[in-house]
Amino acid sequence: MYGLVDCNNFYVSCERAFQPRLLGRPVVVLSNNDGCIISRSQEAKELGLKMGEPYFQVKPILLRHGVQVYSSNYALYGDMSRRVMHYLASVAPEIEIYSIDECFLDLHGLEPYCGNLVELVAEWRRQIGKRTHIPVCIGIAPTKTLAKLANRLAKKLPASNGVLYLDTEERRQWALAQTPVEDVWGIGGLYAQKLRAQSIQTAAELAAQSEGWARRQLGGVVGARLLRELQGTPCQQLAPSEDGSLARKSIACTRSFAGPLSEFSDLMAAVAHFASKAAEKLRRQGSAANVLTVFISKSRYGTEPPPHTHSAVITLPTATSDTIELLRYARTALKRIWEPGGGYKKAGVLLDGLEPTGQQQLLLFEPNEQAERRAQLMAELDKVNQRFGAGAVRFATAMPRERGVAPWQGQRQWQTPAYTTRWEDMLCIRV
DNA sequence: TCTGGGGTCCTAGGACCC
DNA sequence: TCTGGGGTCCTAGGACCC
Repeated sequence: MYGLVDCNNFYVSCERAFQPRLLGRPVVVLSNNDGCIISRSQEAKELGLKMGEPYFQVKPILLRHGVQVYSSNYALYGDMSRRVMHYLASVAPEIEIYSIDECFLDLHGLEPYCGNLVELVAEWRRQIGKRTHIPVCIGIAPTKTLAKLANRLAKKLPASNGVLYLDTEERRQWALAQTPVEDVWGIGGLYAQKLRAQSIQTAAELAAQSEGWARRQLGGVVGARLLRELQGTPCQQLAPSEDGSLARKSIACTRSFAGPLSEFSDLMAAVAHFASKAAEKLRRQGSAANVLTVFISKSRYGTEPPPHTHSAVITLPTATSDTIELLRYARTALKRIWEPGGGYKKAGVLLDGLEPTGQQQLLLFEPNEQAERRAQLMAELDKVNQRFGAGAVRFATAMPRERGVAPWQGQRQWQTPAYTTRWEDMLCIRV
């Protein structure tokens, strides 16, 4: 059996954990640059606010109903996520962290020892609530896809108390019949449209199709797997990792700007900042990159015809995680694509072709003293920034031309303090 | 009329996820 | 005025090889 734990309206729940006055009120959290709604409380959903809606379009509704609006605070959300996952990792045999607010659990063979699975998991849920104030729902089923489906129903049915176990064939059938096709994990907008056009409305109707049909209609093996998972045959294993953190196959750092940037030096500073951040992530997971991509984009919403994005891909001579080296290539890449008077709204750096650090040294005939000293320098840099806060030591290229807010920094008008990760932001209670 | 067959590797692009 | 960011997997098709 697989379990799927999902934090309800996670970002909103994180804000509420530190501001109980927000409980019971409509709350939304906005994406970077205060652009779109990316998390909504139940009350906000009931006002008809949609996921991904641009803030400026719904501003009148927000004001009219006194909706509490917050900028996203990833330092806080990341730390709260770690707390939830850490607890689950301590009680469940295996855990796969799927995203910041979701994880799969392997519950195979637990029942003979722990008795009633629902009671056991309900206790985990209570503990998470007590320790973090983050509400979660848990779905349990024979496959990951069915566990996702069970989780969704657990959220909708008050009687489930946040835990739903699809332990019998009857319950599986019932759950499938309750679920619209577009809510099945792996069915997105295009497939949903395609299925509806063929009068397939529910997960039950989808599960009744043949595997060959699914292969033809839903992208080959992906569709075949999806179908079998709905039918109760597991096709996706848990992908566990020792410390819970997954080793990424690619790493990206991209941002939209508050306003358009045209000067090369401004874009270079932004790109250098993104490259530095990406390199830090790379070293944190012990990888080195073989390919670096830099892109810059103009607004997708203006009158200008596409393409809005220009990118340059550089294959590195050897895999590296050295910020200095990556910055040099990033400059080369940016020079290739930047044009004067561009009015760029977004930029980013992507690292691909990741491999474990150390692998590349084996290829060299003799130990490269300079490379080793560079690696040490990077390790020290990371240590300093870890201790004194992100960006305590930076490269000059990644600094804004003038003091003050960097021009590539987006809007964050309503950001709450990083309560759990900055001394200065710690919650003070006056008595 | 008719232009081999079978592999591998790489990349671009599509679809999906949260 | 204002429209997120960071990932995954798969397929098709081209280049290249014998």
